[in-house]
Amino acid sequence: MKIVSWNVNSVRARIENILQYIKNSKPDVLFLQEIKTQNENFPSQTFTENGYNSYVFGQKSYNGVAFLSKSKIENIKTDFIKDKLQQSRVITGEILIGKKKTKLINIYVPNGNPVDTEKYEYKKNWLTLFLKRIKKEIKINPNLIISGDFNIIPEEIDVYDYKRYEDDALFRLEIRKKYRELINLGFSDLYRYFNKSKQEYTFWDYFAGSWQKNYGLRIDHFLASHNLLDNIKSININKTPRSKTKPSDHTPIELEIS
DNA sequence: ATGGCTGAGCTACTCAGA
Repeated sequence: MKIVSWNVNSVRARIENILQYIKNSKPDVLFLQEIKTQNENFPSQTFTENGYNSYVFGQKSYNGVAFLSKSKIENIKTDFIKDKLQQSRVITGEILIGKKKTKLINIYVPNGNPVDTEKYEYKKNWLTLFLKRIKKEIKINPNLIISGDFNIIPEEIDVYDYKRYEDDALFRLEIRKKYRELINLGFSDLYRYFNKSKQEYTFWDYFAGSWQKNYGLRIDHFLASHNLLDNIKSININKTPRSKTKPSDHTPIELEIS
């Protein structure tokens, strides 16, 4: 089974790129972030015609997360945490992986820049709330996959020039510590688990030729709880969609699991 | 590089992204 996460930066502006990706890569489940539209304007019909069910937690103009899935996803919920600003940033559901009932948690973490503003406080509080909720969840269900746009650069190796990011909301030590805390609840960062010293990115800015210069960041992640590690086959960052015309600034990260 | 470029909502320009 192929599970993919992709921040598409608007589902409607990206529809042709997404359809092309689906046809080439044939994911079973696709986690989308930053769909930037309300539920009623989500192109569910188009995805149905291409063999996918849509499960959407939208919002006008900003944020928004969704699942696309060839099979049904059970127990869809959009109230995993109580977001203080009521932004659409988490959708959860359940599927069977082998014999394991597995909870899928699709997240779009607040960016948090500029630092030392309300936006930064919102990110910190959001992460604190999310961690508390995961701590509770893993006691109930040992099979969890958390994936999406974390807006966190975990380590120096995960950015083209870490010195430029030392006081950035994506790399500040207290934010990276939250990520470590999350991992320490019983998860593996699957990309880093399989690639101990490889330097690859999932995001490149639109401006200043960042893509051409490979000035990127690794901020989109797959975390799996330890109980699922036996089921993981491979993980891959697929850079092709970022090279296309009118791309998202993020590229998909692909997990094989069975 | 406190900018650069892109998208939504709207139809001039602001807000947000990372």
